[in-house]
Amino acid sequence: MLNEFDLFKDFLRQQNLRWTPQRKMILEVFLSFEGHVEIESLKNKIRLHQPDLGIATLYRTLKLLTDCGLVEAHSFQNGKKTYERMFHVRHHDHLICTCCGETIEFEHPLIEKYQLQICEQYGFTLKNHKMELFGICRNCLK
Amino acid sequence: MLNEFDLFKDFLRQQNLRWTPQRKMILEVFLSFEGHVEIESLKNKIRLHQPDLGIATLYRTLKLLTDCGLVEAHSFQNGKKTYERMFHVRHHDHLICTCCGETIEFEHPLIEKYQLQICEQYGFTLKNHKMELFGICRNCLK
DNA sequence: TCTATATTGATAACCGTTATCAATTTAAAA
DNA sequence: TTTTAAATTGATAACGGTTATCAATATAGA
Ligand SMILES: [Mn+2]
Ligand SMILES: [Mn+2]
Ligand SMILES: [Zn+2]
Ligand SMILES: [Zn+2]
Repeated sequence: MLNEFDLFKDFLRQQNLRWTPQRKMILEVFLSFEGHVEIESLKNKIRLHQPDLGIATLYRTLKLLTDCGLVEAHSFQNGKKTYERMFHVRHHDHLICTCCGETIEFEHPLIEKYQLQICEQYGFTLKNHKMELFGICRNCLK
Repeated sequence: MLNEFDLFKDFLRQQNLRWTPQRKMILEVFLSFEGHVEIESLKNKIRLHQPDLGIATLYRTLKLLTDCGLVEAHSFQNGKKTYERMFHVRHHDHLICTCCGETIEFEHPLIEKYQLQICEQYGFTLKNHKMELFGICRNCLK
């Protein structure tokens, strides 16, 4: 059964890149998170085990993981990127609370279908999409 | 018949802010563009008439226009914001060509409806949303 | 082991945007 | 009109997340 480590190793080999302790550690710690992770959180947790990991290596590795499709990078409102596991995770979109920052994931097959129809209508080849609904979550309304 | 100038003036008065030649010029030049405008484009065109306009004033005024609802700010892929006229313009979403940067505007009533349904389901109060479909446009396919 | 080359960490640079601040302008009151 | 308090302006420094640079080091195949 393939897992993220094997896929990442294969990707690196195909690109003539190398499997290193830093890359292994970063992937391990990344997978220990749920949902959307910020660089800052990754850095803090990784440095418990490997205090001298350079921030550039972290960014570079996240870039590689994104390139090989294991991770998706989001750029939400505040300028910071977040990273999300993509392997064996269904596509979904996001509700984002502008008050507390919480994100709720959802999917709606008909919306996806209509998106494709629209692209067809304009002769547009869809590669990916982003749908983000901003508002106030249930908790913040109380 | 109300226009953007009147609305902006009213907004400023309500907030105890002032109607200045710079703000008038910026709005005029902004309205002379179609579609999505970058700060850079605005700056260049404005400086033909008013070479000493400060970049900070431009950002500040766009912020005010956004706050009063006449303008919408987008943050697409490349880190730069673009600004779009909102007054007497129907809500719409965007197809964005990752090759040439062209944007195509579309609307789909059913998608809008399903978005509201989803929010209802999660007890989420929708304030606004962003739907961007990334891909290759008709021209870039040739 | 040897060797070419990929990787690393430190840190400078980048770049769009925002904050700071003294000089100036606005608009309402006197 | 003059006065006055407060908003505005332009120059420029600062910000902050991210990326580029580079010399030292690690990797992996020959
Ligand atoms: Mn979707
Ligand atoms: Mn829409
Ligand atoms: Zn919330
Ligand atoms: Zn195109």
